[in-house]
Amino acid sequence: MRSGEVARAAGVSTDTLRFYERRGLLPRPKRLANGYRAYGAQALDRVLLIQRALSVGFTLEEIARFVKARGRGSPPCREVRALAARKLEEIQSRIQEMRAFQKTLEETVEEFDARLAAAGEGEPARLLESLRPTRNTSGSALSALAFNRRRSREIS
Amino acid sequence: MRSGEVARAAGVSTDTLRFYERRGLLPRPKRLANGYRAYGAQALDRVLLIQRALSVGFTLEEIARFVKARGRGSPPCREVRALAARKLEEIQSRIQEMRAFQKTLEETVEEFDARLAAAGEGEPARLLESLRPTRNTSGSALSALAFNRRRSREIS
DNA sequence: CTTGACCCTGGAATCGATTCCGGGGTTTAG
DNA sequence: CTAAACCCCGGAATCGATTCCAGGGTCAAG
Repeated sequence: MRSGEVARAAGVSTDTLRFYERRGLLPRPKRLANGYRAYGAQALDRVLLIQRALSVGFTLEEIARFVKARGRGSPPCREVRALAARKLEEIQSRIQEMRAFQKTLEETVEEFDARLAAAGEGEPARLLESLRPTRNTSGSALSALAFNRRRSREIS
Repeated sequence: MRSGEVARAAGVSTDTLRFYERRGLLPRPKRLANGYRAYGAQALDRVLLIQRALSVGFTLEEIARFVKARGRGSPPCREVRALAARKLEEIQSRIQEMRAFQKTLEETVEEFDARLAAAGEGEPARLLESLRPTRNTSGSALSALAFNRRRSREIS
């Protein structure tokens, strides 16, 4: 796969792929005769892993350490194992916090709706219907996770 | 409450409180005779809300719009309501992705442990025990969520 | 009185993640 | 052939969130 293919499939830019390679997050791929990168199928898996890790709060530095340890086959050092364990706890904790916030936000949306219904007397059904956002469902499976990161110019 | 108290309770720095005020995320508090900020109890709630929203992917700009609409009492504009609804969907989606990643990470940790056990033949129990991270449990309820943001110098 | 903790200000700097820049080569479809 | 899409490079710039800076005032304890 060429870089554009991997980038599109993963929902990132080719710039980002190059950046990750420089940062040691992606192994150097083979090259075609014209100098283009020729990624194997596992590269997409790797990028998706990176994106997921980012979305749960790993920094790129942490991810780099992690994937290096994972790919090595030999025992990881203590710090990397401890890092993984710590992140697991943090993820769990974070899911719980997110659930709590979700509830708060739901309540607020309900209140908003009540206000909008009161303001648009006689048109509650249509008003609420018109407020249903149209989700942009194009892009990769991770597009839902990109909402607080800058949109890649290449996929927008 | 003075700014230090709110900051400590919320797990942020006083710089961050001032920053939020400048950004319109926090209302201007009253001042004491010496010029110190005198926050009401609701300020802490507000800061915690901001932190939670950040942790689920809102930008400060989005949060600012949101809290303004929420605090107004009048009907929110369509965009803000739509923003809230969109974020709800994204949170749900994100929780699911996080669960999936959690599983991946758990499997990796197990693999790491197997490697470590094989490497430290005859000492598996003690080795794994020594790898149990000591969690830093000081700080606010949101400290678990701050792992990918810079530590406040004031609370570390 | 002294010192350290606390507080203030507005602008600048830092950091992490990503994108842009400037320049150039390759491929593909019409 | 042409033009657009695709690809390359390394360094610089952007953006969002936070922190630092430089300078100064206030408070409390020893």
